Amino acid sequence: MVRLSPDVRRDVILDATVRVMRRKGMAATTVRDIAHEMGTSSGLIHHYVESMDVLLADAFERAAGEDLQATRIALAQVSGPVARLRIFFATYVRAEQDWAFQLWLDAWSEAVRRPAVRETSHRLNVAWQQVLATAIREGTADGVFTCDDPEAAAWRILSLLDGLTLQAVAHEVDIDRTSVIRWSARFAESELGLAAGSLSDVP
Amino acid sequence: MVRLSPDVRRDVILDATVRVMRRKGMAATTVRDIAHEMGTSSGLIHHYVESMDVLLADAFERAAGEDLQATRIALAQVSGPVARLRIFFATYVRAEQDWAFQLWLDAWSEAVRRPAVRETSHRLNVAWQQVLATAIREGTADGVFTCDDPEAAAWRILSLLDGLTLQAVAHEVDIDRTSVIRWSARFAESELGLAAGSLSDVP
DNA sequence: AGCCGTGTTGGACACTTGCGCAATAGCCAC
DNA sequence: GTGGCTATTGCGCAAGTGTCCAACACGGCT
Repeated sequence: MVRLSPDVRRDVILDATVRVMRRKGMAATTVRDIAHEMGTSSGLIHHYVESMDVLLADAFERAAGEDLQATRIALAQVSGPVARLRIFFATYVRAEQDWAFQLWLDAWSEAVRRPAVRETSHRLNVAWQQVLATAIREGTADGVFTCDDPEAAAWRILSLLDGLTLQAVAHEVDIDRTSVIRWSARFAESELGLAAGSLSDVP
Repeated sequence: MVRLSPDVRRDVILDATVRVMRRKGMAATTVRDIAHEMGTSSGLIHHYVESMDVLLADAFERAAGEDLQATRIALAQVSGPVARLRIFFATYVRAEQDWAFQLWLDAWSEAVRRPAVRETSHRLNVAWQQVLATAIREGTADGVFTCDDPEAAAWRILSLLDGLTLQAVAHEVDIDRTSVIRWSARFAESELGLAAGSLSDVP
């Protein structure tokens, strides 16, 4: 029986939840699983968490938020709208590898039944869209891109990316990750008034 | 207490399961729900079905198959590639309204863990893609469309459609169903070498 | 009309889930 | 040391699940 401070314990709970979620999926994660993962009793979890609903949402937020942050940092390290978009596509697909995108599939599926999950996945989806929209806006300001509605264009590009990745992850055939990037990049070229290949050609 | 022959009863059970699934989603469908939907006892279901697992898989196959068939029939009733594609977009989004698309979200999410669901969702996804690919091939044969690779173009259009619908269904904000159709149609125009508005303008 | 095969019942069963609560035990201040 | 605060326990609870089965009742056959 190890006694931890509330802040540390909260962190340990969240970490254990993320680990179980990645292993078993969001829907199959139970309080007892998390307790066993931590090596503690299940009652402890409810002492810190108001409900299973928000715990799953918070854990998803941590898992997905890390990927988002990683992409933001990667984007900040390059200059120029075109180079930045290239990085976006590369890190998006890379970030989603393994179980990461699976969590998104779980979240979208669970959204109807769990209000907290729904709120979180919505907020994070908008955050991803905003990363893209900001990059597009900078490109139009520089005169490199031509785009009437960066917000809408960002939704479309992101949706194509999600739809293609979905097939690649859920079915693992017909569409491979290289195609996901190339096809999405080509779509972005037409959305942003770029010459064919300026985004999609491998350097 | 209506007495039915085994074959008819099996059909009634499957139909009731589809109805409940469309209303509540795959994960929230229970034996008692289905029994109540049929107006019978719950024990009856297990007299015909070996397990809940395969019942859900079979019901998903029927539900998704019916939507697909409805679209196929709708497409067959109009002539001309452009008109046919317009119908495709309209029925796709209409077919997915309410809880129907939720079934797909559930299926994609469960695909990793349930081989039976994975096989079914994969097969039906390919079937949808083939419906679109066939329509595109006919359009290129007629000289109306210009498209190098109908198979790949079908995947891209379908993926954008799925990605946009996903946002509309899971989050119900930011993107409405009208935008889903218009944006997808515009993407199809650029994929198929059509004039802007020939697919996306409301008649 | 009566009878038997079988479709159907409705509750019992064992199990899982999230959650709450009295009791316990570890750690820090004094 | 020792007292007190509180992190932690571990079980109980109610609600929900899929599964099973002995009893029942309907309908076609003799």
